[in-house]
Amino acid sequence: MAGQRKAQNVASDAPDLTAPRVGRRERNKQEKLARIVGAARRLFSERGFAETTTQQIAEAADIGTGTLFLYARSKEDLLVMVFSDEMLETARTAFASVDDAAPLLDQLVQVFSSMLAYHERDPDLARILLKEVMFPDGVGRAADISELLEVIFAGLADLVVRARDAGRCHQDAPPLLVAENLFANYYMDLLGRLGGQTTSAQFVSRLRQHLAITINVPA
Amino acid sequence: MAGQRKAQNVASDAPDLTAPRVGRRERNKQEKLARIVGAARRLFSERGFAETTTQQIAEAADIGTGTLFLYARSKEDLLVMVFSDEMLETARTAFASVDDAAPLLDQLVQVFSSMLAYHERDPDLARILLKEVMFPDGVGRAADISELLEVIFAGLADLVVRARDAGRCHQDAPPLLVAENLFANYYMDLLGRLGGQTTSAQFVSRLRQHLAITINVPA
DNA sequence: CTTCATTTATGACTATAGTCAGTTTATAGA
DNA sequence: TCTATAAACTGACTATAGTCATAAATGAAG
Repeated sequence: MAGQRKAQNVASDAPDLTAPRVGRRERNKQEKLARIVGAARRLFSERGFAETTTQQIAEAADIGTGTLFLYARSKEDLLVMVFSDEMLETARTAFASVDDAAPLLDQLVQVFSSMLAYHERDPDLARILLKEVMFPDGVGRAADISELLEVIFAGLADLVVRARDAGRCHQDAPPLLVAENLFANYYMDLLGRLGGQTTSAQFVSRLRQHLAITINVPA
Repeated sequence: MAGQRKAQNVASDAPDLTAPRVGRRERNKQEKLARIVGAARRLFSERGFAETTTQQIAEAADIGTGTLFLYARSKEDLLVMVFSDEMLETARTAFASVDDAAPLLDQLVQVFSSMLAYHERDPDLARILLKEVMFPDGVGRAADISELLEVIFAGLADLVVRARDAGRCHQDAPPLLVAENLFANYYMDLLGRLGGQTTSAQFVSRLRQHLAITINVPA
């Protein structure tokens, strides 16, 4: 009967800083998810969305083809999973770096231009992303997306309120509705830009005019 | 000089009412196209877009599966081919039946409500249609779509100009830019409605408020 | 350590959009 | 009419997203 069981000390498992609650199972899942997202990001960026197959992603992530769909409902889901964090961060940064003293119209153009800059790094991918953001098929994606939209709407509404408080804005409609109106215009102008119908300069020019109409100031 | 060239008379082939220029080939093509569009309309309406296969459409139109793609680049193209005429007609009718004496805001809400009514007959189909209208993949679809958008923009701009001339509008920005702004708001509100995030009444209420901001009047 | 239930992984498989090499059909010219 | 050329048609085929029955891994309880 093997006498020495010292190595099996029961008490030694408690004080784990990094993952006190999670077992191997959870750790494996997280790691696999990370590998999947990493592989998808790399392949989508390198080859494009249509040119990347789910098989390739699965292989790059070193998992079976069926496993991929335990982590993402669809190929499009994967795209949103990969880039929604970046978009959210881009939006937050854009709002954080606004010049407080500038006219509202300039602030808005600045914010939206920052967002455009992000999308222009890969217009094709951005187009598909925009499509998925506004046309979420499953309910699962709604979470990521609504967080993004809420951040944008809240940021815009905040800019409007602050401009109004400082007497720099004469648009007295409810701020959230104004924010939605502004975003609708940004979205359409962005679509025109990513569709290749306008240049970057034309985008800014048109956007500025559209936003000016909404906040009721001269362009 | 007018000798008898009777039999070989050049003019004798001209008076064909239905198809003076077209041979059997062209007629066959037109007929086939009509069968395809008819079959697609029926199947898409009856079973939905995703539930209809291109094979079923080909079979219903009594053509080979490959032939279908000589007439439409893709399944999505087919959807646009089927419904773009109806959408155009809906838009034209909506503008034609506007009450000339009503306030601009009411006119706009009336026009957009008519368009919503069309889409509400089949929200699922409408969603996919909207997606294809704003995200045309091939260049071929651009023709149908840009005609639709031009009609809408022109109609909106016209309403704005007439209201302005009658002293009923104090939005003095370029009419086309105002039209684009108005449409952007309609589009986003429509998306919310078709996505099931608002009721029909909420759609109208929100739309009215968004449009009011753009044309700078009280809601 | 040994069940045993539950969660997770897998790849062969299915369904279907879209392609293409080969065939048929229409038209123009002799 | 017959023939040659071009246009249109076809369905077997390919590529790939997503499913599902089966298998492996995990952890809890004895």
